[in-house]
Amino acid sequence: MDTPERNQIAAPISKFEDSPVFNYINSLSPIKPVKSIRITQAFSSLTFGSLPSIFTSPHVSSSHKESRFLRSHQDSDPSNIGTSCKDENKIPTAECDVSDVAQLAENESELQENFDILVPIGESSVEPLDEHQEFALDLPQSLKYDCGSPNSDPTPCSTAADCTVSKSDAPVDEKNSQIDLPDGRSHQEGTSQQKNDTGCGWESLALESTDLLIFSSPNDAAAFRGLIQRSPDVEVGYFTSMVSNFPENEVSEELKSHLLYQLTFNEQHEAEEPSCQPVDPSEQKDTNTLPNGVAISNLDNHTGTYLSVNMDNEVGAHIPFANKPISDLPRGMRRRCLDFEMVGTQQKSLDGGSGGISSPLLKSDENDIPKNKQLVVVKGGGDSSRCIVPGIGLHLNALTSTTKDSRIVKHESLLSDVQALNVHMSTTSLQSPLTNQESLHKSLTLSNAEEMDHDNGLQVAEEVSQAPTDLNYEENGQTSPRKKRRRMENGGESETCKRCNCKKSKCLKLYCECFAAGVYCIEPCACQDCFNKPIHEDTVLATRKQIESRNPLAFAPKVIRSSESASEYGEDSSKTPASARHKRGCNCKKSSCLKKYCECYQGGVGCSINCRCEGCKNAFGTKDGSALRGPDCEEEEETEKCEKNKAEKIPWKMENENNDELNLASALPSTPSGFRRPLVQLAFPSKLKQPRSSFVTIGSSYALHSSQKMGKPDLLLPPPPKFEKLPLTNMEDEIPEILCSSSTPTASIKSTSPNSKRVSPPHSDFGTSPNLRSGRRLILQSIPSFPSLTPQH
DNA sequence: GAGTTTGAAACT
DNA sequence: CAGTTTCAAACTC
Repeated sequence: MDTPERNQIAAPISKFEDSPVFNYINSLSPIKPVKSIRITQAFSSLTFGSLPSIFTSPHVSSSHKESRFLRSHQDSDPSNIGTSCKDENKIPTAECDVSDVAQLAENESELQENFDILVPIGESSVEPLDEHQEFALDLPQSLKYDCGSPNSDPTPCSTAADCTVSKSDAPVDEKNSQIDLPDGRSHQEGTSQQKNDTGCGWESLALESTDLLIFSSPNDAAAFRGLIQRSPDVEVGYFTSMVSNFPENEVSEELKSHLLYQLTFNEQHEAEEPSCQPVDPSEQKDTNTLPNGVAISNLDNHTGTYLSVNMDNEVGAHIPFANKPISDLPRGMRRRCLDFEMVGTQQKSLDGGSGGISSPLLKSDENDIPKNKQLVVVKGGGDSSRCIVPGIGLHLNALTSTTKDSRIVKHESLLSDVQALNVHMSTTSLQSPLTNQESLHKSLTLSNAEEMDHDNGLQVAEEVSQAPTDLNYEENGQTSPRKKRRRMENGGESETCKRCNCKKSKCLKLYCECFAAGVYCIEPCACQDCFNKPIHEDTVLATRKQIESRNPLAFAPKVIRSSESASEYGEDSSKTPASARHKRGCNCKKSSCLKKYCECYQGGVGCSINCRCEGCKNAFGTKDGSALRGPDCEEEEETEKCEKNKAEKIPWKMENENNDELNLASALPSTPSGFRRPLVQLAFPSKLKQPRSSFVTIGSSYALHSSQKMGKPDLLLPPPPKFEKLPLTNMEDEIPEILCSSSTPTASIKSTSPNSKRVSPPHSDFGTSPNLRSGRRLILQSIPSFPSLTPQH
């Protein structure tokens, strides 16, 4: 990676102006080349960011790769930075800031390398592209540095004047940056002069950048780091794909750097989001007013917003690729990831303030389908995080089922999300939604099929998270877990966003709904001594592994829906409304399967032969198979009860139907666009040992969550991210054989399916990345329904 | 909101 | 594998 990039960068830089890419950019943004660059960033970031964040994997190895990747980019960056700053008198503030940040981030070794390149380049006007690259490369590092910097205070500089003021303060930061960057110092010096000339000094920029970069809390920084590390594989994939699309290597580098930058930026943004949301709108408006598209004001509050603003302005003005939407999407992805990581810390802090902006997307998942999709709604807080977490847990499911169609859907949803983001994030953005969509489509088209998948997955997650939008989030977050649940249920929101109240299990046992759903606990949870948080990822994964070792299906969806399932169940299947059945069946003795104590009833499915219940009166179908009563209470005795329950049944049952397939998935925000995956039911032949259920449902809710859910992680998570490592390892270690070998679904299911399901999420995540693909294959074999990472759905 | 009931999960 | 205990959700008051 490094070598090729370097080579590319060095040569291209000199040729930059001549390069077709450059020309193209210029054509796009006649006003300012810099803007065009940003646009490219947004685009790249969009494709790139979404997936990584969601699927960020815990794999350490991946982190290394990422770091390398970043470094390589950085190498190119330094030179670019220096030049860019100089060149960019036009866009002094914003870009300079970025460049400053980048400089800070630059590694010494890298810097040296870059310098070599820089010397020649320095004079030349590094055009926006270079700058972007620099930003992308440097930002990550700079962010890290900033975390520790005393000047972390993100004082917003709405205007150039502000920036200048900050400059006075900046000196410290600059020093730091200079120190950090051995080679970069030279750049800074050169640039500093220019800064003065331009009116936006390096210092000011550096300060701003530092502000942006600075994490509100150490935790955030850590989370951010984690994100960066996690996503490397995916990023690489995106980059490669992106590069392939572009004619010249130079462009690819730029894109990569941009992507990286955006990723980092997003992370920051997520961390900082809470405060940002309120401010963003006004700021964005302000930025919009600025001809240059300087989003400086936003920078103070949140770098993420800042970038987005710029993007909006720029993109809206000229670039065909809707950058904003793109940029937003990545953010959503990142947010999810961040949520995973930061759920505990950030959300809390956020909740206190604005209501947890940090992980809006994730929250959205929790919420029903976000009608508005507003990022702001994100609320972040607990909900979002939760949503994210589920996403992670669900990742496998969500990923597995992805198909081209799903991709399309995702794209659409993404577009919608993007639009929503645009609306919310930049209320003032000049861009029209259509343009954004177009840009998104273009970006998608550009990306490789795999990339597309990844993007879609990310996008999907984003959508989910975003969907939740209601401003109510804050309220919900504040409310007690029970109230939230009830609201969710009543409101029809997905039950998937579960909030536990564990006191003794540390949320590391299946008692914990969150843990069982493969989601990290979030603020809304009232759990005590909770270890089901990104901070304890290792513990969570280890515990999961243990549980899966005992019961591979432990994390598998409890309710399987599918025509197949019905066939397997035979009579039972006919009974259940949706031909869905509880995987293991219930063991009710006193509730007559008429209350939510009964998992079958709770899942909105009839009891099956697998059930050991006594006196089954399940309204959805008794295990006798005698009659499907359905939710309607047919039985005489229970008629009254039924009536009482009806109200409940219908509502929650409906939820189940929507969510049931993916119980967890339901947690994922039901996306208007249809994010919800169809239940992936694995119809396994009789072979399955599973005593009770022949099928394994892949993941119902998980899948949805994953995409989102998570995204988890994710979606992602980020679960996605967490799960990724374990799942992969688990899959490979534990399940792989089963999946691969098991020609028969049942066998796979029994031994692996549950695990695979669980595991799969992470795998799926990986699947997005080339590295992960291997895991995906295994999963697919074992579990047909599993969506690939791409799934986006 | 506190207490009870219930059944899954975990343990032996 | 069966029995018991633990646990947290669901439910009731």
